[in-house]
Amino acid sequence: MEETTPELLPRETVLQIRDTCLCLAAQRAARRLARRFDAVLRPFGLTNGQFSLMVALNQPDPPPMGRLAPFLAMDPSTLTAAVKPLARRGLLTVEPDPDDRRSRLLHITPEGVALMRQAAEVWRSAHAALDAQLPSGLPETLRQGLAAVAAAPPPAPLNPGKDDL
Amino acid sequence: MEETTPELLPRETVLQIRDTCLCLAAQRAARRLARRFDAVLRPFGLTNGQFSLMVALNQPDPPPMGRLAPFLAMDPSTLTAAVKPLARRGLLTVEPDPDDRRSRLLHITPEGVALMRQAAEVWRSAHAALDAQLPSGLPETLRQGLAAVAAAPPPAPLNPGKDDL
DNA sequence: CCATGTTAATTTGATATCAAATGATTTATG
DNA sequence: CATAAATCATTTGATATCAAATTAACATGG
Repeated sequence: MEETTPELLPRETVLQIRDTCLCLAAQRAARRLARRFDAVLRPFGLTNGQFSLMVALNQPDPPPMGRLAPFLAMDPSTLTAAVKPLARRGLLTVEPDPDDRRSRLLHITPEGVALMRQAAEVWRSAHAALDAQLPSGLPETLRQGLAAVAAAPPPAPLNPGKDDL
Repeated sequence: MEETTPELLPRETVLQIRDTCLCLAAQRAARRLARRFDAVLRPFGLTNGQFSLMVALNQPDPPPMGRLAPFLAMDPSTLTAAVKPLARRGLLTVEPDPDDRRSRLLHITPEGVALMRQAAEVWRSAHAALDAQLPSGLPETLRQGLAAVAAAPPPAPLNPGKDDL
């Protein structure tokens, strides 16, 4: 009797997705890097994402959430949530923009700066170690490529189209 | 009176992190790509991560969770959680490995295969659109680079070292 | 055979993530 | 000016993510 193999996707399809999907490749790399930097930042009680957010607050003028979300390529609601543990710890404060009370400005606190001074040191050495671990030239290439991907506009969302009708 | 600028990290440090951190670049690109593929897969009720997981189940022998977690570069506990909504929908089943009842094999169901047939089609066109949007050669370069990053072993975790003592 | 150690997966608790709906303001229009 | 439309943020509900602690099962030494 022939054992009928259970029906699956064509093998070539599976291999194509597995080997070429940029989304999958990006998620994997992002998870690995996240764990790596989470580990070195753990002594400061920061995750890699919190670190990136805090870095972005080091500007003369406190940035509004509406600018940070696009910069981090995250949904506004994600930023709202991300800010809470940091505000709770007193590393930043959220203040309405006097010139537009819808907008909220994120101020880094002195405690936040103090913590970031140390965290930035650790970041530096951790990133140097990562660079040293990768084939020469790859870091720059990757940065460029990832930036291009992050900048690529989403495909026209096939939506009702405010233009039609 | 001199307005003393609030103390911040050195500007060059901020710019260095912002412009060179591979972790930040990866998180941003990963989020953008995730949203993009989440959008096209939404009609099937699948996220990009669920899609990748389901693709990996298209093997003659159902893979154990212990092999999938490393493949997806995710924590075992994350995989445990990720499997639940898919199992609830009947797209896969979780069965103990008869040869080692600690291990669990993930079987794709006929319903899962049927859904994936359609989803794979959509993936194909979505990915083609992405490729077309990027500078020629970049997709291949990125795949390679991301794979290298995902493969890079984590730095020796400076742990108690089971060897010492 | 049993005690010990090891490995696979899960649970728990916290943060991260997004879409959709809602609230709060501001801007534009009549 | 007053209503409508657009903008910024938040809430809600669901999945995603990991570390640490736990449970279940296998493996090994005695």
